[in-house]
Amino acid sequence: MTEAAAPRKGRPRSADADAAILAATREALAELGWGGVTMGDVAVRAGVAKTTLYRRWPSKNELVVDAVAVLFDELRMADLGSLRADIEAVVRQFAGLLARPESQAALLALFAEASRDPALRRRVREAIIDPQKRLVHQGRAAAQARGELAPDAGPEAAREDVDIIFDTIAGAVEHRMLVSGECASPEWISRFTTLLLTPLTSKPDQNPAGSV
Amino acid sequence: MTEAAAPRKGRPRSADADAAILAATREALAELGWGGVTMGDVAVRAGVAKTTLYRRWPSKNELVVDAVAVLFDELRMADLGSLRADIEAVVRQFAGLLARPESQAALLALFAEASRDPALRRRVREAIIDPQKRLVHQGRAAAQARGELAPDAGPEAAREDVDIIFDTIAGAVEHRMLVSGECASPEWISRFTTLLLTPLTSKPDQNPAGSV
DNA sequence: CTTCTTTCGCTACGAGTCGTAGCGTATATC
DNA sequence: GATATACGCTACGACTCGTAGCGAAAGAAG
Repeated sequence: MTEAAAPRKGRPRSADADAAILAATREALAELGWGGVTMGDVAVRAGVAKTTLYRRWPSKNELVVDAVAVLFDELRMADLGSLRADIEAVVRQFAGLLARPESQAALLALFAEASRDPALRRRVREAIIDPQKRLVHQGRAAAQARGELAPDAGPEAAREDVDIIFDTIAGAVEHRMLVSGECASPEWISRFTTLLLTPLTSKPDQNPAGSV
Repeated sequence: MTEAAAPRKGRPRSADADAAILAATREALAELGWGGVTMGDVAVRAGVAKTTLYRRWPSKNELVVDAVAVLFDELRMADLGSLRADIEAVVRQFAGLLARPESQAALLALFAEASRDPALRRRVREAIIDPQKRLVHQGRAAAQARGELAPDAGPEAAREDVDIIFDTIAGAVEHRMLVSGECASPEWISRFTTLLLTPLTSKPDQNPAGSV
């Protein structure tokens, strides 16, 4: 991510080693979980020396963040022409990501560590949370442009809406797949989208927001 | 939980030690997080020998499950007379639970470990997930009795509804507080409840459920 | 091609933790 | 009192983390 690679003087670091280490980390993560991953094991899997790992990442935490963050780069926001289709697409992509075994143990363990380590938390925020929120923002902007949203949404309300939607979508999918331990079937995605969708497009019976 | 304490022959185990160990575990969890908790440290905090811990719990995982599961016993489902009030109460209770520092690191770490260890997963399910789902079921039954739900909900749809609602409520609150790292303010709870509520009480514009 | 700089693999190390074993002592029931 | 179990204490082997030092390899600069 920080690619300001100023080509220095001596022998450059092997890009192959970087890729091998990250792949080995994900592989070990899928097999053993966060607590089971050891730097020595990752080094053996990647075919490099353990010292090579510590030359690039200061600690196991940082290594795993990088190894996991790559997975989120696949997620895209496509304008499919309707809010419902867009939301279902996002949910489906996210569910597909979480269905991969290397994500299962990695994500929760990463969040768990981040809940304690402020530096790690900031890295997770920058590498994962913020990009995801930008995706939701894109989708919301597209829906707004199509006139599918209530027109009274100011720029401030938009930010809060995105936060709520993001937490709800991500949280529900994560909870179903990682905590309840059940898959997100197409029917579940459809039902969940229906649950989400209506209050965005129609006026709820009572709206007491603002009573803080 | 398994209180079938058949009074055996020799010296009985100290109930005080049990309580002290569990309390010390939660305390250490709040300060150090899952990865920072060590059995030796817990033993010192509780004022017992490390061997005493291993006489009761086979491993750190099991100990932490028991220490954390107690927190969920506080959650109650009160019939407040309206679906909206009931949901807000549940969300508020859950948010209050997750706001406590000993829950923050514990829950995600526990789920993370459970995502890999089947036995631990079963324990989490029995001690935490299932009781929570029963709470949601109670709330749904109360709302149904008050005629606040669409009457076409059969017993099978009810189960799936409860699953979706549970995953959505728990997931959204967890994600906001533990991943996004922001508090669940009263206004956020109100907005989130509004988001949840409408599709439960009114018919969505399109309902393509069943197209599996 | 030569020199220089950096990386690489290897081995070894101190510190810390896990979970277990053995012992003498304390505290209950029979 | 006899017996059986829990308890505190110490020590232990195995494992992991993260670091240090070494010679060798691989590019970059001249």
